[in-house]
Amino acid sequence: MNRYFFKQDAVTLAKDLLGKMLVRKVEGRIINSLITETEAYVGPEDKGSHAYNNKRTKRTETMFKEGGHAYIYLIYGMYNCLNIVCSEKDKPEAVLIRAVEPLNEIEYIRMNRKIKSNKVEDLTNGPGKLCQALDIDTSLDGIDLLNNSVLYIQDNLSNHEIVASKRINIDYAGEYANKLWRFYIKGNKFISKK
DNA sequence: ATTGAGATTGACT
DNA sequence: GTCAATCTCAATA
Repeated sequence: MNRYFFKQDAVTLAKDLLGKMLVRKVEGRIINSLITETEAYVGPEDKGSHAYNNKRTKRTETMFKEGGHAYIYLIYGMYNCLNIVCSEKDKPEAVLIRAVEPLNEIEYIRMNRKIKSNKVEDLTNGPGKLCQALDIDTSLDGIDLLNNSVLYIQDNLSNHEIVASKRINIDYAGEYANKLWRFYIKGNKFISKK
């Protein structure tokens, strides 16, 4: 992918990222997965966003980077979430990756996840789950997806229908809690919630 | 210095 | 359906 792709607005990019390949290299392995579910956080006016009102903190500073960087943060003290920063520098927009469909290295992923369920979709159908599965944590926060070899996005041909729905777990966001800014691939098993 | 809550998850009743 | 786990950081004092 090129820089222009990531400089789109968050809602457009959230839809365009569906079906794209997320590549993670770790411990000599190359793990390929398809992005199946995303959420858009659109900017300073979005009460659901960490950067609401242009709030700049040590954590949110990454959201103000130019499109194409990774914004990774720790939530609830135990899970990491992966976002793709988009738009221009100093415009805090990002797309949260909520679910992926792993294509290889399933046993490595299963080992990382340490869960009882043997349903393959339980391995990566949630933002915290996929970070644990792919060994993604805050040490990768702020990296440029266009200029490193351990985490990046590859173009991929995909025929799919997109479903739009309300974002998850942002009840505090007032009228922004009802925006249809969550997108997923219709019919895919790797979805966090129906 | 202390407190509170979070873009979640898995285990449990 | 309920709920605790666990930690960073912002808001308050």
